[in-house]
Amino acid sequence: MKKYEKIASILEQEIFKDVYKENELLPSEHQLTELYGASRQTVRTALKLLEDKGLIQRRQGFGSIVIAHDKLRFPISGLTSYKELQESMGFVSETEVVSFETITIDEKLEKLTQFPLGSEVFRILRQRKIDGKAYVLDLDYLRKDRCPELSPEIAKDSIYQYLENVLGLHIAYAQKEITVDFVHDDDRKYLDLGQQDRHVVSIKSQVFLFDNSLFQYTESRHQVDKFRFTEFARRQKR
Amino acid sequence: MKKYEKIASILEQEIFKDVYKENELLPSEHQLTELYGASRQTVRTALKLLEDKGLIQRRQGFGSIVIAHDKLRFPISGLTSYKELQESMGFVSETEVVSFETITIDEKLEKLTQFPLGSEVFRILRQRKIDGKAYVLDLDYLRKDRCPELSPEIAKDSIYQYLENVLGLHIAYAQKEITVDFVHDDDRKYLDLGQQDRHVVSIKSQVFLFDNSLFQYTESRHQVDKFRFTEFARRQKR
DNA sequence: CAGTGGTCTAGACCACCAA
DNA sequence: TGGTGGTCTAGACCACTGA
Repeated sequence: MKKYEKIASILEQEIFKDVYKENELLPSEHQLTELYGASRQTVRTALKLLEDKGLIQRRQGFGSIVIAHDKLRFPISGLTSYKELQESMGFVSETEVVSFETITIDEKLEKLTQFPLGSEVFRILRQRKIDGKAYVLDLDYLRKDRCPELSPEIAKDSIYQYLENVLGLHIAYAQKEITVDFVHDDDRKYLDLGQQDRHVVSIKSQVFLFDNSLFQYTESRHQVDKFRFTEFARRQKR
Repeated sequence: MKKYEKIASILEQEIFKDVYKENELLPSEHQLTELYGASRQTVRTALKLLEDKGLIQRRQGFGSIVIAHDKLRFPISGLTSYKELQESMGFVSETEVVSFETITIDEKLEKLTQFPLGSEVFRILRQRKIDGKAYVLDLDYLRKDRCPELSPEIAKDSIYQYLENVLGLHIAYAQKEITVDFVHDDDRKYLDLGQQDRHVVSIKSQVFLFDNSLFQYTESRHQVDKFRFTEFARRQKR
């Protein structure tokens, strides 16, 4: 673990343990350099991490204040997989793999997914259940050449975990879009919708690897009344 | 303008002018230090800015690649006001101030907004219209002591612009939540909803200043089929 | 292997805040 | 005015990539 990560993680733990309380100041950068035997820059890199996470607010001429941290904040800024999410919230969730197949990208799918025409991808449809009720329906397209050994068993567990821990595939970034769409046949079939429901929340994502290549296209469809998205946003400098 | 901001903004312009094209490499950090007569750290700070904006992807041992940039990407990661948004998209929008009043926080509002009991706030209800149709309904609560001169005229234009440019009030961060809610009476009254619409998208935000104080609570209600939220997300390091 | 970005140091000066 | 965070420099070594 890098030095600045170590410092950041110690400070983070101490914030959550209320060693440093909400609206109070962290030790100054100068003090932190002495506390951890690091240069100022290293300390600042650590503080930047905490700032990006929304844990502290730095203020010139004053210090770094601990921000109010909702301990049950839904942590979906950044990229996080469904399984990680549920576990961090303390829910036990199940995943049912409805279908798992290899397909070739045709013109229609090229438009939708942006994968190159003729390339082979996995097409995976999964139900996400909590207490036996299906609240989320995931449709994934994944480049087969990057993970040829992917199987329904892995898809039932966590695909991301497999990609990262087993294949060492590192995901870099994603572009996501959230809209509200009309209910489709598959939604009716695989989601436990109310009869009157006409809409679902749709989250479409394109996921890229570090080499800038498109790796995954996903559409995740959520029952409207179970959907919640929270974000910590900083004012953009323009 | 700081040196690293200057470097970042030059590079950004060049990316948009296709001097550096998508999927191509930027000059190396070493080359950039010579190009701009800056230290490596300064160059790196500039590149970090571009990375945070989702314009480039840096890769150890390789270089910084320009990411595909959708020129019409809806830029709502970070904090941006409605007016800024519409203008950046090239739409002409109007705002109607439905009501503008000063109220005192009672127990019910304390729970909702988190403003202290007994404090005075402005309560502003506004319709956002495009082509004469109301698609968005905004309800704002703002601490009166920080902007006592706020008026309906200012609210009709842009509150954020006034706060930043006139009062020099700097907004630091916000916590936002997006959900789908049932339509209320006010939605029916002030939004041009279809008869069958049962839901609206609700975006609730708490907005904080640099001194960590809560300044604004807003609920923004959107017609479901006009709502779209996009986000550029990086994989979180955990 | 040479070249890239990633981490880290030590030190300087500046801008800002509170007392 | 002293202490804080913000910017910037010059230099070092490490980790990784592609040829």
